[in-house]
Formats: sequence, structure tokens, C-alpha cells
Amino acid sequence: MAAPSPEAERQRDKDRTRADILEVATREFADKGYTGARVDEIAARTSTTKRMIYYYFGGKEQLYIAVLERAYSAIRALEQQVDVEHLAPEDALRQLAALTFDHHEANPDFIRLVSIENIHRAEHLAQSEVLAGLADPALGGLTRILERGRAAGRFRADADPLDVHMIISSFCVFRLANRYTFQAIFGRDMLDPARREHYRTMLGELVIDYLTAR
Amino acid sequence: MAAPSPEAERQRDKDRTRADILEVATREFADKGYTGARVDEIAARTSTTKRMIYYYFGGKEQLYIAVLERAYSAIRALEQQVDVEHLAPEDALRQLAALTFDHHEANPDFIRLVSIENIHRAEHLAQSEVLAGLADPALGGLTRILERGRAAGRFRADADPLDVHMIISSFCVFRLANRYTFQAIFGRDMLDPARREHYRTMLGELVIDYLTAR
DNA sequence: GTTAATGTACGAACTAGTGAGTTCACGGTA
DNA sequence: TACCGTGAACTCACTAGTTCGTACATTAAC
Repeated sequence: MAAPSPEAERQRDKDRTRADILEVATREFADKGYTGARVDEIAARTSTTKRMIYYYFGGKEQLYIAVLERAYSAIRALEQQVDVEHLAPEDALRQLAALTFDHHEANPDFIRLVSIENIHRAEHLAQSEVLAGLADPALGGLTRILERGRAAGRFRADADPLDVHMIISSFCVFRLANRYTFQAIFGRDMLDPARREHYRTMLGELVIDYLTAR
Repeated sequence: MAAPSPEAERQRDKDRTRADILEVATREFADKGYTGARVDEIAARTSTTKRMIYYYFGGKEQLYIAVLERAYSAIRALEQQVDVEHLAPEDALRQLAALTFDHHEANPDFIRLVSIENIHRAEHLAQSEVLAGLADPALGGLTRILERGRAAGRFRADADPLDVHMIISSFCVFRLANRYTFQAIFGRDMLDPARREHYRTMLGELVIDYLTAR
């Protein structure tokens, strides 16, 4: 009778329902934290019911883990964007730093989830088979950049990829994760668009100056 | 009847009761977060009862704010320790960075409270009349160090005290606040004692290299 | 004896999770 | 093609257990 119209509004759609729940749950968990988030609230904002959350995910904790997995998997697209091979090591590094800077700024919910997960000592992340040990994809490119910079004698010999990654991350994460207390204490909004280019440039210089010092 | 013995176990002691509650509450809030913390649990770990928490602090939120105020006030001792005037700008800066590094490492509960407060968008900190606008005491010394370094032509002209403070803070805070997810993803414990001196030195070089580049 | 401090028991509201029944899509079958 | 069996997707109402906060009684101190 009814033609198979995949774009028509379907009342029963497994994937759509799951995706809907996940999206709403991401906002709720990022907003209120794991303990502060309410399953009833997530259900209310969904086009489906609470029973479906338990049907598809099992419980609050498993839903939260699914949210973490989806959020982390979104980062993996980052690696492909770095043009490692055709740039001078300094420029490649500056580009990687700027890319990380932009990515963090564009994904405040992800940063909040990471902060929340650290408050919980990564106990949920440890339960995820998908995520445990899944290294940041940006590391591969960074390793190659440092190798080339060292081989050319332009970077310090003791430069460690993970250390450099930590410097870049700490700067970008701090700017988002601690902006509220920083603003309350010092009266400066680290996310003020007028200061954005300043911070973006500063990060690049910070890393390059450290690697090329002496 | 009983002689006024201030050290004897007193059954009624306003200050002692308050201090006891505050200390227990600090651990509970830092451990579980604001929403995760339980008033009954705090009361149970105290030598007094839940009724006293409401008697002295009014409620869970006011208790949490009192905990924040106490934690922040503990930092104020930091400023006096920097020997700003008798050291070369580079050495004074290195000392300040190392001091911040040590202080953060020694006060993980404080870092957790700051993370938690940022998840809540500093809404509680904003309610505190004591804390709102109370700038980090380390800033004063830092400003003088940078002035001397610039005057001597050894530091870059555009060096801003708050920016430098942000660099130092982000490094130190990240090392503590994000250690769990960092460990889970990369398998490296940023708090491993064997790596402590490496990070401590690295922070000093990072800041100095940035300020003296070119 | 008056007031500050303390102990106990309780309640109203909330919260994660579930039991049980309903509707829909779809393929086989007479 | 009309019917039916089946399992997946879905709805609704309910509960057992928490959790913050408080009413009320009690005790120590001056």
C-alpha cells in the first residue's frame, strides 16, 4: 500500500531514536555532569520515552559511556587535516597547534565531558572497550613533525611528542575548561572574540620558542 | 567546677565544630563534586550531626561556598614566598613557576574544587562576596618581574602578566586536573614521581623561552 | 532561667529503574 | 489477497530507595 519512502516521517526508527537519545544525553551530561544529569530530564527532551533509554542503553551509566564514546570518536577526524609532509616543521607545528586550538573552541561540550570524566577519575572511560588506550590521532602527525625538525637540527633533541601534545592541550583545554573561575577572579574572558587571534598566535609561538630555544 | 582547660576535650566548641565540618566537607565536595556530595555523608564523617551543618552554614550550597572560600584563602600564602626583588628576572620567573608547580601538586583537592566549580560555571563562586574579584596573589610579583625584564630588554615587549600567569596555570592545572583521562588514553601518568623533575624544569624553560625568544 | 548548642526522628520531593501490556512491520501461508 | 504469527519498537504506570531539609525535644553554659 504505502510505498517504501525512506524520507517520510517514520514512527518507528531504531537508528533515529538511538541518535536522538544520544544527542540529548550529550547536552544534558555536558551541562549538568554525570551525577547532576537526570534520566527523566533527558527522556523529556527526547521525542521518545524513558523506557526507551533503558531499552537501548541499559541504564544511566551505559548511556553516559555511549555519550563519551561518540564524543571522542568525533575527534578522530582531526588527524587527516594536518598537512604534515609538505610543510616546514615549524609551520606544520603551528598549523597543528592552531587546528587543536580551533577544534577545542568549537567543541566546548567535549571539553566539559572530559573535565567531568576526570572528576570521576576516568572510571567510566576505563569501562569502555572502544576508548581505553585509543591514543589521540594528532599524535601520529606530531611525532613525524618532531622527527623531521630534529633531523634538520632545528628542534631541541629532547623534544617528546607526548610532552608537546601536553603543552598544546593544556593551553587549549585551560582556556575553555577554566574560563569561568578565571573570569570571576581576574575579570578577563579568555573566550572574548577580540582576544582570540592573540591567544591563537601565542600558542604557536609558545611551542615553537620552546622547541627552537638556544 | 571544671577548670578552664582549653586543650581538654570540650563538648561544646563553636570554632572546633565549624572547622571540623569544613574539613570533612572539603574532602567530600572535592571527591564527589557538588551534586555528588551528600550532606548525610558529611555529617556521618563529622564528630557532630547534620543538624549542626544547617545550624552553622544554613544549607548544602552555603556550606559548599564556605568550602570554596577556605580553599582559595589557602593560596594567599603563596605570594610572600617569591623573592622577586633580589633575583634576576629569569630566575625570579623560574622560581615563581616552580612554586606554582609545587603548590598545585600539593593541593589536589583545590584543583578538583576549581574544576568542579567551572563545571558549574562558577555560579557559587560568584555568590561569594569574599572571592569575587580576589585576584591571584601571585600576579603582583609576576607583574614586577615582567617590568624589570622588559626594562632590561631581556623580555619581549608585549609580555602580559595575566597571559604568563595563564601559561603557567594551564600547565600546572592540566597536569593534575586531566591526569586520569590522559593516563587512560596515552598510558602516561603525569604525576609519576620519576617524571616530576622533568615537568618542573620543562615549565620553567617553556616560560623563559617564550619571553626571551628572538 | 535564659540562651546557645545539640540530638533524633521524620517527611516531602525526587530519582533510577522496572513490570506488564500495546502497536507496528513484515514475511509466510492458505 | 486476506489472514496470521512473531519479534522488535514502544507506552504507561508504578516502586523501592534516596536526599535535602526541618520540627521538636534536650542539654550545657553563663
